[in-house]
Amino acid sequence: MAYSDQYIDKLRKSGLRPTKQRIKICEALFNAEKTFHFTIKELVKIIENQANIKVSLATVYNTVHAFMKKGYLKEIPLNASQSYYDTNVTHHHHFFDEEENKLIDIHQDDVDEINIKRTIPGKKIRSVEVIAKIVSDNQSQK
Amino acid sequence: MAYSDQYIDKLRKSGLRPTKQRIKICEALFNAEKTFHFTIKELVKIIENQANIKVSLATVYNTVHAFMKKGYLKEIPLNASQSYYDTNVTHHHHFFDEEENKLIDIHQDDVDEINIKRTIPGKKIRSVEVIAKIVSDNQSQK
DNA sequence: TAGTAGATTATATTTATTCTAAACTGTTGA
DNA sequence: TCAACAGTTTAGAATAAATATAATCTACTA
Repeated sequence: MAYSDQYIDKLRKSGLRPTKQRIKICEALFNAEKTFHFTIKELVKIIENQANIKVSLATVYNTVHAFMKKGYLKEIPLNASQSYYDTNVTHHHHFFDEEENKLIDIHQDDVDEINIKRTIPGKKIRSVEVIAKIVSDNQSQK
Repeated sequence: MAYSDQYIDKLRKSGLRPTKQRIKICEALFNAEKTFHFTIKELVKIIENQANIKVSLATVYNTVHAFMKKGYLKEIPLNASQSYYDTNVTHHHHFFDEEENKLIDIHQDDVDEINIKRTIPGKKIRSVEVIAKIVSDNQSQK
């Protein structure tokens, strides 16, 4: 199966027609060697560097949201001025370096299974995310 | 020690002069029977209901940020359009009901201790937060 | 291949948050 | 006590991410 077929498949499954622009977004997102974290602004830059067609912000937002809904992307819960997304949708967690505004993956195996004993009637847990905020160690010696 | 003395103390320790407006903010935040979650907008409404002086948005933002820095308030990591804060600064976690945009506390005892095996050189962990997103249970039967 | 439902785009709008600068006030020290 | 000043408050402006709009364009279907 060619790469672009995979992209078309992902788009169709997300309820989107495969268009030139959306294929370019897929190339930026899913053709990378590694999974990565990004903001919308950064994604637009990646697309500009890789492709020579222009993709409007609105299209990028729409496509990213459709992929999120389908589970091809994850949003990382952070109080930042912009939203951060992750192409790694497997179960894992994050460090957030508040000094450098940088996200670092924590592999699932590096955190013991999170077992929440409390339940809410009529509700089920859809996702569990751990955010560990980190700062320079020497700050503690002040 | 009178309530207002405690507020003056909190303000001073946060590096702020105790002013009429800031005392009103303290009354809204720390005089409540229970801890609670709030957005800035909601806090402004609470102040308006309790006091008959007007407090500008800028003052509320500044004061909340100073309390956060000092550790008298916590920000809850969520990708919402507005920031959510918590007057409960003890170690605990949250459910976030995505359908009703509502936060629910998870007591520390209801989650096994989170043990992160991975470390980052030169950095130390400042906080660990668990966000469990919940949705209606019957949705899963679609 | 024509018709149409959906897609794209530039631009406008919305909204939370931050900034600004002028007016005001708590504090300090003489 | 009170003048001086550093810190505070405020309305309104500025900023920026995200969403909405509406005209144009394009992928799909019959």
